[in-house]
Parts: sequence; structure tokens; C-alpha cells
Amino acid sequence: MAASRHTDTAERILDIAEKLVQQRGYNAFSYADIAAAMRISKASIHHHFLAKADLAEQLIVRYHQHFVAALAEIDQLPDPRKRLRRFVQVYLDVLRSDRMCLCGMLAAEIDSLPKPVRDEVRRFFTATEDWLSRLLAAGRRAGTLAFTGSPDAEATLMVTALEGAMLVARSYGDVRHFEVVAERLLAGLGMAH
Amino acid sequence: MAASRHTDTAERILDIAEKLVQQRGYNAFSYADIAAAMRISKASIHHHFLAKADLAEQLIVRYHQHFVAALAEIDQLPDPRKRLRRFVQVYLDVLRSDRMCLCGMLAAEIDSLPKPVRDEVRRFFTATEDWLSRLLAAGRRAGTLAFTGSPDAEATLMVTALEGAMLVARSYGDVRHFEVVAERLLAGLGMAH
DNA sequence: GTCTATAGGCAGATAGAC
DNA sequence: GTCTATCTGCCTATAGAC
Repeated sequence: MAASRHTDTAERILDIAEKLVQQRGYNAFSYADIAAAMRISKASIHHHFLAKADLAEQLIVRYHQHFVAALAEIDQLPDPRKRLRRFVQVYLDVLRSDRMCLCGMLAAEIDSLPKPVRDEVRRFFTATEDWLSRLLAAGRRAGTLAFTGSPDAEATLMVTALEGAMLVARSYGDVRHFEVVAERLLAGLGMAH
Repeated sequence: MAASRHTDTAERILDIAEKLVQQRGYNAFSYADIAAAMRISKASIHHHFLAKADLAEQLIVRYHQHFVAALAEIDQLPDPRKRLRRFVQVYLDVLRSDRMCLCGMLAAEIDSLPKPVRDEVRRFFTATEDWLSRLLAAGRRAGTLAFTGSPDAEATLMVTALEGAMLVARSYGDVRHFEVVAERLLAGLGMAH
């Protein structure tokens, strides 16, 4: 693993900011929130991240890197079905920690985001859908996953449905709402249990 | 139709605010934005809506009423399949006007919303899923819609997937992304075309 | 790399004249 | 029902001492 580009303090700032954005959104968190949580001053945060837009951009780049690393681990699993279940589990874990997907949250705020942040959000969704499309294609080739449309279309359905399920489930404060959707999605791929 | 509870000016304020919230979110619009769009003062808006939280609450109640009225119109259509297509079309129309579903947007911000607003968001999703569940059940009874799970589960999948598809499609600025999902959802109910 | 102090702006909200 | 003026508070960001 390559060394991080950030100092320990910068990483801790990103950790706090990540949680705040996933729970409240970009427009509803402030340097003051981070400062209070870390018990440092607002000015100290500016030393590590010149502007809020910079913080947001580096936040999403790091999130994307972590997500790619998680997908690479999933790729080690031998069975496409197991890989798919693990993929869904990643979303469920985020929801269980009382958070929305970082990029799903930022997607809602897309019109009020700095352009570099907007671009990173798009990159995240494109990469995720591409990875999932390859997984679905492999599963169909292996005869263990079944669907009628293209792998791309099926991946788009799955990613958007998982994002939407997180969104709505959070409004209910009920993880079950997400689980119902996840089960139906897997059932639609011939994975009824 | 019962007379509106709002004056003309109040209705116009709600129209502007609705668009702003659907495009930017609750935390990214201000009384100043509405004042500028209507060319009146911020103080005038406070005359009609004492606080921002009041405005938001009445906004969502009105949105819900309009949505219920749209569903009642759809209920006049004889064929469950036609009703379902029309239902999806309602979401597509919102997306085409460069907006997110009002309640989908507010769902993202749920942790930073005043409690009365949170409650109205939940009411909206519950009512929508209930209506759709009844539609799906009627279609299956009539033999024109096919699905394996419960009508409730299928309705939850559909509503959350449509919300998520709007969310992600908006981040791409590409309506096609939504249409792909809508087509797959309908195909999954035996409505391939 | 941390701090205090502060600039400059915008937020939501109120007072009171017309 | 509209306005101007104003309050208070928080925001992002910067200056400069330690």
C-alpha cells in the first residue's frame, strides 16, 4: 500500500468531515463542526485544507480510493454470487453506520457543488457501474446469474436502486427498508433464497 | 376542488421555493434567493411564512397534495399497465424539468431538517408506496403484471429505484440514465417492449 | 502546525413606518 | 402587505503571533 498523501491530522480531519457530509451533506457542515469534534481551531483546519471546496474534493478522491480497494478485495472471491452479495453488504454497512453513500449524498447537492467535486462524483458512479457490469457479465457467463438486459443496464439498475434504497431507508430510519430492496434485486438476478 | 389556503403571493413564493429546493436542497436556498427571483424584499416573505421551517413544511404538504391528485388522475386509466407507465412518466417529467423529487431531495438532508418536515417526507413515501402496492396487486390479479415477491416489496423496490435513478441521472446531467432504469423496472414486471 | 483575533459577507428573523 | 433598517449569529477565510 502506497503511503498516504496526508498527515495524521489531515487524515483525522477527513475522517470527521466524511462522516459529517455523509450524515448532513456538503451544505450543512462547517469548519466549526470539525473544529469542535477535534477540539482544534477552525484556522488549523485551513492550514491543512485551504478552502472547503479543496477539502470536499480530497474527501471524495480518498473515498473513491477506499471504495476501489474494497472492490479489489471482493474480486478475490471465487464465486460471482458471493461477490455480488458482498457488494451489497458494503452498502448495507454504510447504512448501518447511520450514513448515506458519500457520493449519493453529494449527488443530491450536485447543483450547488464546486465543479471539481461534481466531476469526482460522476467518476465514482461510472467506475462503480463499470465494475458491477463486469461482475454481472462474468456471472452470466458462468451460468450463476440470470438477467435479460445488458450487463450495463442491469448494473445501472442495481447501483441506482441501492442508492435510492439508502436514501429512502434513511428517511424512515429503518434499515429493513433497504434490505427489502436488496433482496428483491438479488432475486431478480436468480438469487432468491 | 377546495380553495387554496394560500394567497396568490404565498403560492408564488411556494412555486419559487419548490423549484429551489428541488434543484439545490433545503440547506442551499435562502429567503434572499426567493426575494431576488420575485423582486420583493426578504421581510415580505416573512409576512407570508414566519420561518423557513414553516415554509418547508407547507411546501411539502402542498407537493404531497398535488402528487395525490396526480395519482387520482392515473387511477382513472382502465389498464394497470397504462397506469404504471403513467406513474413512471410523472418521475420522468420532474427529472426533465431539471429537478429532483422534492421528497427525495429532502430525504438526503433528513438529518438536518426540522422534525415536522422530516415527518412529512416519511408520510409522502409511505403514501406513494401504498398506492403503488395496490396498483401492482391489481395488475397481478388481472394477469397483466408479473412479479414474484409481495406487492409491498415490489412497490418499495420501484419507488426507491426511481428515486435513486433520478439522483444519479442528475449527477450525470443525463436523462437517459433514468430511462434505462425505468425500462428495466418495467421489464421486470413483464412489461418488456 | 497551532493559536487568537478579525475581516467581510450572508443567513434567518424582527421592528416599525407607510 | 410591502418596505427599509437593523439585529444577531454563523459562515469561509486570512493575518500574524508563538
